[in-house]
Amino acid sequence: MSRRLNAISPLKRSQLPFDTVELATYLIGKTIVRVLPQGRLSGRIVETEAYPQGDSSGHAFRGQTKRNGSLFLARGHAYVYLNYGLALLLNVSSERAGVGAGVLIRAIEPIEGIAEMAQRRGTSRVLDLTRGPGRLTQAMGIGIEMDGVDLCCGGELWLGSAVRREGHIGKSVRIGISRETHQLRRFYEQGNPYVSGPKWLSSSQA
DNA sequence: AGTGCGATTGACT
DNA sequence: GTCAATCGCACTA
Repeated sequence: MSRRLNAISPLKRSQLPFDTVELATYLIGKTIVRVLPQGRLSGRIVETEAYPQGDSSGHAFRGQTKRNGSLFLARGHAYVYLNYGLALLLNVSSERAGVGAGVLIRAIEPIEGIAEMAQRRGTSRVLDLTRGPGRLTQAMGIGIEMDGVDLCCGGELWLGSAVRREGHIGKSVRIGISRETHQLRRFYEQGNPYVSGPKWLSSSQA
């Protein structure tokens, strides 16, 4: 019997957990789909980080601003921002509308459109296409104009169902932050080669 | 109005 | 392993 990937269908908002940490773990193994004129790009989420309300490393900690407004939308909206002046990072808003919190998507495993991703990334190394938060947005053609889009309505960018069962989910401290550094709010699929960060960080903790 | 500093990446020793 | 690039935003005055 040959195994076949399940078809990807859009997630409904009602399926998404409200809680930020729950959403971060729920999204592991789910998919992101980018619809372009020339075809479809998709990937399987293998690494996330939770930035709940009250977390001083979260962008919404000091209240709503022009940049972080999307974090205050109902769960399931995109928050896209420019980091370090060069990388665009994608988050999924969490909690109820009016609460500023979200989940950073740190890495995906490419499924559809690998050639297109390679062209956008300027490399043919498949492992370098979507491993890291700034790389995956470049590979998927996610621009700053996608800030605020609803990821639950099957438009140009949406969250989709899992194509296969996820492996064990590990957790660790988050990468690249200088506050709340002890919080275990990073989640990843153990053993997946597309998970970013140093290997020792994603080795064993559960 | 000026300054400091990031939820990173890619190039280089 | 180290390190510079690069720019929008938050914070100070």
